[in-house]
Amino acid sequence: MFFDEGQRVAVLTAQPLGRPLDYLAPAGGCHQGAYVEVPLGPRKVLGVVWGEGAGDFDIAKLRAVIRVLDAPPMREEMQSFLTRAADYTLTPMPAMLRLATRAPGLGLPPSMRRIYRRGEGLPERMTDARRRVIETLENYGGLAFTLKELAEMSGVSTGVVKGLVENGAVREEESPRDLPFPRLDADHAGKRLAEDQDAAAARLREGAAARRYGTTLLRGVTGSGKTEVYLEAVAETLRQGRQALVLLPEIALTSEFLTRVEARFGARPAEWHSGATMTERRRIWRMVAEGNAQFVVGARSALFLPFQDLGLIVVDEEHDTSYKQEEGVLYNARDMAVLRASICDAQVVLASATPSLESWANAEAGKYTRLELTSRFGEAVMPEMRSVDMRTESLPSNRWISDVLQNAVRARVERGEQALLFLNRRGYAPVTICRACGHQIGCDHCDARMVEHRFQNRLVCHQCGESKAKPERCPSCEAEDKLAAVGPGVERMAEEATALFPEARIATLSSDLFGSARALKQRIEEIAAGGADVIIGTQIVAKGHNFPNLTLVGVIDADLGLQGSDLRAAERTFQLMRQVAGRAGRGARQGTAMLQTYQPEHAVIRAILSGDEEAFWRAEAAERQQAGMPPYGRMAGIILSASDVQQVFDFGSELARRDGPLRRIGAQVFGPAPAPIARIRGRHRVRLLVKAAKGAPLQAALTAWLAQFKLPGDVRLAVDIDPQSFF
DNA sequence: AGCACGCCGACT
DNA sequence: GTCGGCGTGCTC
Repeated sequence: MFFDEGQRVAVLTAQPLGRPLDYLAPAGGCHQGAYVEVPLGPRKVLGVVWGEGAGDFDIAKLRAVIRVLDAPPMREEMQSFLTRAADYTLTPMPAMLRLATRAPGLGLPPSMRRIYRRGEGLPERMTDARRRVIETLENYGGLAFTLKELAEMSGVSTGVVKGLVENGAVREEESPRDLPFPRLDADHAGKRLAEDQDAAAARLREGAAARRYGTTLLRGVTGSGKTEVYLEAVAETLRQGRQALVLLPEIALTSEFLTRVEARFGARPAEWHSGATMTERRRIWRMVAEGNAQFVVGARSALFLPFQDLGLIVVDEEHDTSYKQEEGVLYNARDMAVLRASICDAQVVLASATPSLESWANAEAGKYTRLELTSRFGEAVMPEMRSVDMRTESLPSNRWISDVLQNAVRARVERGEQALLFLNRRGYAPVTICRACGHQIGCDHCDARMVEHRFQNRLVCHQCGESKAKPERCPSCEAEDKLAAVGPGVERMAEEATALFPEARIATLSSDLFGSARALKQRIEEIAAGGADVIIGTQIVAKGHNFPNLTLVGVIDADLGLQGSDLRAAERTFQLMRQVAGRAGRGARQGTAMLQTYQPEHAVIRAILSGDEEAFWRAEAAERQQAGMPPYGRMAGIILSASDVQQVFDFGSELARRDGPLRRIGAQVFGPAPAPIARIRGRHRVRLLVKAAKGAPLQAALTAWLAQFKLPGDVRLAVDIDPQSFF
């Protein structure tokens, strides 16, 4: 739709106003979706022409749009994606718009950068390296690249390119525009796939070629070659001339992935993540909008990039809880991917070795197509799994590695193989307790207990990051030398392992022991190359790394996460352990997984040991269905926070009391109760839970319910649709 | 979100 | 009298 100068237009800004405001179209008019600058009070702000003006504001008071920005306009499809995502998550539109414009310095004139293209003639002195540079440029006929890109693509140092500039064979130019990404070649190096991989790839290719919406749950155990299979769907999408997006849960892990993409397509995709610089983001944003980035790999926020013709979204490790944003706009990237794809006729591939119960149920219900990769890649076989009954192991109270596990580790070390000890607890000890009075040292700002980190010689709060020195005397009873470390953390495991296996090289992998993702990645590569005999790690080791020489995995405390009231804990434990266990024997040798547990008869432990995932899911699904819990019922969390405890609880009680609109749809309110994290940075948090039947109009009822209230004092309210935990 | 307005207490 | 605390309300 086009608006002539002086017509009323509605402009949505990122200011928290709740709805678009009317303006007059500027000289020269503007299109719907145009990015514009508008006056708002004394300020100038960025906005998007959302449509026709509402017409309910005195025309004499209307102000005009200042200017239309030199940026590709927002597509109607993005408008409806943002609107529908806002409706689903009950997020105000301005906050949604912020997600879609979180990049780009749109108002700024395009920045200059130095680019390199083919010049004239050949250098007097020709070398292999120089020839490769010239070949790269000629292969991409006329395209120009940055110094770093050109050097990397040609496999030379940047000096070689500079040398070619001096003798004129390569030309250096200032380019006013952000550069297109190198084209990817769908047929560059099609991999030989195993039979079942090939069949799955063919199904995905069919989907991509159909150019319609569809979701496929691609299930494959670790090492089954899921990535290779869905990259074939990417290839077909590129052949169709459409764009592809792969979402990954943890950006630290993309480097290995990028190498694989490059091997398959001959060039790297665009990388979108929180660590990217403003310039990079801006470039990606623009190139995605112009269709000059065919393939984007990124974190969940990449879902809000302005794709021109998005044909495929892959959500890798779809069960990963980090897809659910827990701050700011609360959305689940997996669900939003499905929504976005359904709007733009794209395919979704949800890939996982251990799908979430939601996705499993959707596949069972026939909403998703299900594809299974059963055989493991190459010669590898599933590990042998066994439990170690800790009730019959008489370990001293400060020791955690059973004799059985010890012997198994020792055997691997002697054979020159690797063993992994898994414990999902960072630090030295999770609790510091006074043996005189029983006082546990807590954080001053949160309600969490402080965790001892002996490595840094400090107590650290894992909630807010606050740290302090370990006190000499108990802060409660003043007793000296009575503070004791209770329970195991990875640092303590490392201490025990060093004592038990003095001859072994021990490596500890925990996210807080590394300053950067790069340092962590480098260490992981060293270890994979044989740089350690015993690896001790938290869940960062469970995220898709490949240690070819690893033949034993020991789960120190398989019960962690089984107990507690969170229904999803069982699901998470199952996924986590299966994934860790899947690590063993990824090379040709058969591996062993040992689970230390105090409840070997627990259904989850038995399911893991038997490897019968279907049985686990069916049992879990039946239980949830019985209780009307997700995915067989709907839930929403209401998080209230304020600096005053009494005020936040009082307001929570008032919400619970006046629940008419909820009762009308048969929904129930629970709470208020202290939120899972009851205090963050001095603010007290309280949570209510709303539970409704699957088909109930939950969002509409919540809106009507909350509209009755005005927030008192500094109370803030956030709605969390489909919360991760619901107790 | 900003930013003005305005209504109260405390000071030169 | 005048300065400045931050509660309330508006921005097309």
